[in-house]
Order: sequence, then C-alpha cells, then structure tokens
Amino acid sequence: MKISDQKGSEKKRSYHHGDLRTALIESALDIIEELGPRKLTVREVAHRAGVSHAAPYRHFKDKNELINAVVERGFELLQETMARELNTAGDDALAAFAASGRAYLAFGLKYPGYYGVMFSGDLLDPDGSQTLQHTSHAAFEQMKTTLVDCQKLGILPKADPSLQAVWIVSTVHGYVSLVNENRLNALVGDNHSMSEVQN
Amino acid sequence: MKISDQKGSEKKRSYHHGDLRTALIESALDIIEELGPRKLTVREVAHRAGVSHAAPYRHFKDKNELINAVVERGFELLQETMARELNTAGDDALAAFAASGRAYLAFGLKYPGYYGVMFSGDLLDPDGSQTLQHTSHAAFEQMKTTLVDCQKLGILPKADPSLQAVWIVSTVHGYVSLVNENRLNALVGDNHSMSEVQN
DNA sequence: GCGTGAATGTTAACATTGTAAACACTAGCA
DNA sequence: TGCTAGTGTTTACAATGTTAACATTCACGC
Repeated sequence: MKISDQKGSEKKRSYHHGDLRTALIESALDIIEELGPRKLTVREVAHRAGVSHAAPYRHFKDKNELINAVVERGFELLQETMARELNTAGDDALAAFAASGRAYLAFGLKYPGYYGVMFSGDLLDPDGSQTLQHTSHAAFEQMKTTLVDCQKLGILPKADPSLQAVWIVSTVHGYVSLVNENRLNALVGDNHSMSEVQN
Repeated sequence: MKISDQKGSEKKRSYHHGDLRTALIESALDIIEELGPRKLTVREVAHRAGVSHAAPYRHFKDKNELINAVVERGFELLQETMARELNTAGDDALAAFAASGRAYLAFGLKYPGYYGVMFSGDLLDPDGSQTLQHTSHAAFEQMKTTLVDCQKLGILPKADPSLQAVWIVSTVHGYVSLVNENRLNALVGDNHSMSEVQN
C-alpha cells in the first residue's frame, strides 16, 4: 500500500485539478519511498500528479517549500500513528510508553526515505514552519507526561523529564537513523532487535 | 581554521596538479562546512582546486564517488580524534570511555554539515566502501573493549557488549543529529548539555 | 445569463549542474 | 628522442529548478 493512500480521491480532471496541492505532496511521498529522496524532482512530482512541470510553482514558492510541506505531513502521520497506539494502550503507563515507542520505531523503519527527509534539516527552512514546531512540541509534551507516569510507578529512574525525554528521543532517533542509513550492519551481525523498549 | 588545513600544500601548479585527488577531497570538505552539503557541486569543488570543471572526473567516476571519498576521510579524522583522546586518558577505563565520547560529540557538533554527510546513506554507495567498513568496525570494537572494562569496574551495567554499544552509539548519534538538524531547540529550551557521559 | 478579475495551468525559455567526448599537454620510459 | 599513459581542458548535451508570458476556468456581482 502506498503511504499516500489515505482517501480515494478520484476526480474528473478538467483544466483545474481540484486539490493539486495535496496531490503534489502525496506524489512526493510516493517518490521518496519508491525511489529515494534524490529522485524527488519537481518535474517528476508534477508528472505523477498529472500536471505540467511548472504547475507546482502555483502552490509552492520553490522545491524547498514543497519538501517542507511533505515533512509537515510526515510529522502529522507519525503523530497520528503514535496517538492511535497510545489510545489502544489505555491507562497502563508502561504499556502506553512502550506502545508509542514501538509505533515510532515501526514508522521510522517502514518508511526510511521518508523518515530521513523528515529529519534532514538541510532541506528545510532555517527556522522551520509553525505547524512543524507545534506538532513536534505537542508530541514531546505528550511523551513527557507518559514519562512522568512511568517515573511515579518506578519503571523509569526519577530525573528531569525534559532531559530524560531528550535522552530517549535521541536514542530512538539515532537507532532508526543508523539502521536506515545502513550503518549498523557494518558494526554487528544483524542480531539486534531493540524490540523491547524497557530501560 | 579550515577543516582541511592539515598539510600546507603549496606547489607550483603546472598543467598537472600534483595531487589533485586529495585537493578535491579537501575542497569538498571546506564547501560542506562553509556552505552546506547542498552547495557541494562538482564544479565548485573543481574551481576551488583551481582546475576545470571536468578534471575531477579523472579521479572519481562520478559525484557519488567523490562524496564517498570525502566520507571516508571524515571517518578517518573522527577516529584519529577519538584515538588521540583515548590515549590521553590513559588506563582509567571510565576516563577513557568519557573522553572518547566527548571527542565524538565535539567532532559531530563542530562540523555539522560534515557529520551529516558522513551519516547520510542517501549519498553513499549502496554497499559502502571497504575502507569505510573497516574504519567503523575498528572504532566499534575499540569501543566495546572500553565498554567491557567499564562493566568490570561496575561503572556500566553488565550486558551484551554489542547490544550495549549499539545502544550507546544510537544515543550519541541521535543526539548529535537532532542538535545539528535543529530538532531539539523546538522541543526544549536550549538547557540540555549532555556533557556528562555517565549512564 | 454574462462579463471580469483572481486563481490555476501550460508552454517556452534560461541558468545551473552532472557528465561524456574529443582534444592537449606532460612525464617518464624504451 | 619519441611514444604512451595519465591528467587537464574545452565543448556539448541532458536533466532540473525556476521564471515569464500566455491560456483557461471559477466565482461572483450585475
């Protein structure tokens, strides 16, 4: 299943597309996963959306802005996934913590190209968009809440939640990055799982 | 000081350059740090090395191969730095462990663009070069040794050294990446230091 | 219904960049 | 000395980002 298969959007395309902006974003998603971020060209995105190669410039100032939108959409998807898992876990703090962690790992490992783009600052606006800031901040706060719950239950050592959260995020992000960039296979013999997110 | 200022190589340039290959690599380093990886064009590299824009193709099959060489050089530099710190630390296992960790952090944070390229698999050969495999594997083994020493002293919890090493590498790499890509400022208020590499 | 302007697409053009091909110079060896 | 491989240069071309000029359509007031 394509990552962009969210809503079956089939319209009779006339001269005007209808919702080209989101179509472009989803085409971009598909390209990144199918061919890798290097093949993400404005022209190919336009082609997949069935428009001429200059059409995207009506919706995005430049390629950067398009990528930005893609990244924003990515963080939304990631947060939705994690939130879904969190809800499923119910009240058990440990289960919730583990579930959201697993969801993060699963997302990062399932969509390596996409994940890479999301965390490749090189491609992004220097400051980063408002939406992005908001989304990541919300996710972070949510995590800290779960974290404090775990601390109270004695599951995690008591420490400054912010620091602890940074620590955990670093670990998980680093692991996903290294696996995705093929930097762990070089080190050990593929026999690391990290499935258990328990300190 | 430029990252490439290793040996003052001033030659009377005739038609032949003398050691264009390394000159190209070092030009590339400078560009990455000065202007970021996106500005790394073959033509600019050639220009800085004082040759025509097609000259690099006598030494590298394509841009990818050039970047590969740059990354290799990067891992060499990183390992040299860490080894130097390790030696300075002497026999104290904890000190050695902390010193090499600090060296890694320092390198990663001092040369963000460079570090990013080193870990951006997107740009690399699918399999990765032999030299690179060797260098990173050696660094990893060295780390495991230090790690086991620390375990014996009770400084680190006893666990499978490989897994523990992967864990630590993930954490440090993740932290450096997030800081370099400006993804932590969004989350907390710049008041995280992580200077103390003590579990 | 019917103009009319704003929004959205299209086509044509250009600069940058990666890369190959044909040519030129140089070193070093027979 | 003169050949040959190695190294650099010039020229050319295709892909890509981006802009400008033009075309089509939508929405809305009349």
